[in-house]
Amino acid sequence: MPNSELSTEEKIKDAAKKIFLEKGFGSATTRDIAECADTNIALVNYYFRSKEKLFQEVFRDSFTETFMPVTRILNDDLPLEAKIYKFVDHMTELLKRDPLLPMFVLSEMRGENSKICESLTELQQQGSSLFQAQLQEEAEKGNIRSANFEQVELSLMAMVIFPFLSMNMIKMKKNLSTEEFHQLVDERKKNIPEMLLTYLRQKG
Amino acid sequence: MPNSELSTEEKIKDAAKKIFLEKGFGSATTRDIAECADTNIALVNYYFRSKEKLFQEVFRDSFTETFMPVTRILNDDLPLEAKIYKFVDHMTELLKRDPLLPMFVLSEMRGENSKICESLTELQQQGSSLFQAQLQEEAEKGNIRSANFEQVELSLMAMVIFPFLSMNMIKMKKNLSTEEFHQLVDERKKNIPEMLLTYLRQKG
DNA sequence: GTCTATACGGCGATAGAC
DNA sequence: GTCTATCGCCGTATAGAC
Repeated sequence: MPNSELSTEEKIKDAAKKIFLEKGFGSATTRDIAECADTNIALVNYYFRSKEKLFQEVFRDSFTETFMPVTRILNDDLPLEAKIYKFVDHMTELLKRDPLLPMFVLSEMRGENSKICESLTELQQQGSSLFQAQLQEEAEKGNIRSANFEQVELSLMAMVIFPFLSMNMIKMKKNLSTEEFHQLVDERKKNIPEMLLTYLRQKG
Repeated sequence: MPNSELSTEEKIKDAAKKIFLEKGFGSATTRDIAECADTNIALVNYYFRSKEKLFQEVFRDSFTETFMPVTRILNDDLPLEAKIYKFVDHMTELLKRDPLLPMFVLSEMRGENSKICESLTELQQQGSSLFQAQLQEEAEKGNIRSANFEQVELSLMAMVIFPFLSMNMIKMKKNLSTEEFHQLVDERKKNIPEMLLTYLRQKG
């Protein structure tokens, strides 16, 4: 790939990602994708054997893009407070760039979908986060309260990711532009760690 | 409707709800729905004029089912602590019965969907929650810290609803049965209010 | 109200020329 | 590799008998 132009294959995959993320597998059509990639349907099936296969590739990429940073940062070697701030900040920035990623991944996992489950058996376990172990350690040192840290981690994820899952709902209800929505999630970069740390430092 | 049997119309609507919630609008077919309702396609189009119209009805119902309890409880006349506990408890029980509701509503709102936005202009504003006003009041009395209560309410929603949005992800990752998943969210009925109240009562 | 049969279009996928 | 043309199927929707 010596020159800066995207190959046809890459253009198709980019287009597929865009369309699948917007509409989901069921509502997306190969015609949409071909048009969006400035080619035709035949080429979509030439490079990827079927809509299904193309979807698999896009989903795998999206899945790792969504969850790799999560586990990476939470497994960093950082003091607790710095880690939480860094996680919320990085995750928020990632989702500002690609706000449809979590909804895509989660919505395609409804209903014990066989398409998806195969793709994940390999990737799923790697996220057995070191984060909970770190919390446990801090609790034993008496720095934070002892608590159900599985729940704490889940709440952290929830508070960061949920606003993007309900982005359109929020924008509609509060009549926000994209920029105003970004301000809202930016505020949470301070807010979420503050709540979490206040809770953890309060002696139970 | 003197006898206990469901009318054909009701059977179709129930089936439609089941199918739409599992697969979303795009992947659901009227054939699925007809078969699931033990009738045929013609009757689906006899009672509801089209797949689209049927979807609208199901979506409207699901939307109100999801968000009416939210605003109802948060606008109850209850002291703060009791209200938060009640909200988390009731909402969790509702979602245990109908875990696909939030994903359905939110996923059908991707991409500035015109289908949906019309249905919502009427319903959206009624949720201008009294809850934030109550928090503000308590803050002025010095009972809780002053904070961005919009963010607090969003975090509350996130912590309650997110586990159901990512239910299959969680069940797969931690290898949980439905019962074990219910235990997990039941634990949160104590956990979430505890975190929220600890944060609010800590003087900033 | 309910069913069978069918019209019609859009979908995914492929054959075959270039 | 790329395009045009087309196949066969399945989707929604309707007509018409009962």
